[in-house]
Amino acid sequence: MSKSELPVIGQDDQVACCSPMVREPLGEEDAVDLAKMFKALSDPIRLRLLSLIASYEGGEACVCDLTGPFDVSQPTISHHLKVLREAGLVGSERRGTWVYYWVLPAALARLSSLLQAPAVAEPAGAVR
Amino acid sequence: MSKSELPVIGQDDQVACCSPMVREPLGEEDAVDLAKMFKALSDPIRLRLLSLIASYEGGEACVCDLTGPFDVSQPTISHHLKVLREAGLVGSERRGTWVYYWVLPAALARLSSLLQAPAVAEPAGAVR
DNA sequence: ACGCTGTTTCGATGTTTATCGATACAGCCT
DNA sequence: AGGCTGTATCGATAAACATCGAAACAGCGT
Repeated sequence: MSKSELPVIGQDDQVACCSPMVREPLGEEDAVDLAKMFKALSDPIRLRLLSLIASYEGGEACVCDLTGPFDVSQPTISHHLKVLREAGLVGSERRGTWVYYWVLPAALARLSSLLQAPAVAEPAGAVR
Repeated sequence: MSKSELPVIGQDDQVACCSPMVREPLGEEDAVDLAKMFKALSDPIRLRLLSLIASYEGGEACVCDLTGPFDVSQPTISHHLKVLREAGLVGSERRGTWVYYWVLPAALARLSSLLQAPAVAEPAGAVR
C-alpha cells in the first residue's frame, strides 16, 4: 500500500504561524484543524508512543521497538500510529522489513506556540 | 478576595515541572493525566471557547457571552465548559446572576512546554 | 412570594473510538 | 517457490462522547 496517499493535516512548516490562542479568538476552520491534532494526543498510549519515538536514538523507532512497552496488541499499536500519522504528528517509512516512525517537530511546535499562555514577559528567544 | 490576579508561573521556556516529552519517555501516569487535558482540547468548540474566554477583556467571560458565537444549544456549551473545567484548563465562579469562566495559564503553559520540540531544522552538521 | 432570566443537570439518541482476533500484505531468507 | 517475521487492515463489540429538549436550580427584580 502506498503510504503517500494518506490524508495528512497540519503539515505546514510555518512553525511560527500561530500566535497564542489566548490573544485572539480562534477561527472556526483553524479550530477544526487543530482539534484533530489534539485528538491524536488525547490518548495515553499515543502520547507515550510519540514520546518514545522522539526519545529513541536518531529520533526514530521501528514498530518492533514500540509494541513491547505496552499492554495492548500489535494491531492496536498500529492503529494508534496511524492516528498519529494522519494527524500530521509523525512521519513513517518502510525500510526493508521494518517500518520506522519519527516525530514531525514542526507540528509539535505549532501546538506548543498556540498554547503559550498570556505571557508575563515576552519570551525572548523562542526556539526556531 | 476576588481571584482577579491569577498566579502565573513560568510562562516562557522551561517550566520547572515538565520537560519536553521528546527528551525522555513519558511515564504511564503522566500520560494518563496529560491525555485528559488534550482530550479536553480535542473538540473545535472547546478550543474556540477557550480562545474566546482568554481573548475577552479581563481574561474572563460569562456564559452568556459564550453561547452566541456557536451553533449548538446552550446546554451543550455548558457541557463543554464543564469538560474544560474538569480538565483543569479553566476556572469558574458564579457572580450574582452570571457565571464567569477564565483560563488557567499554568495549565496551558504546562502543555506548551511539554510539546516543545527540539530544534526544528537542524543546522548543517548537527548531531543526528 | 412570584415570575423572569441565566445556568446546570438529566435522559435519551446517534456517532465515534479503543480494542481484539483473524487475516492480508510485504520483504527477507533458504 | 515456500516458509518466516514484521506490519497493516478488516470486522465485530463495548465503552465513551456530542448533542438535544426537558426539567431543575440560582439570583434578581417587582
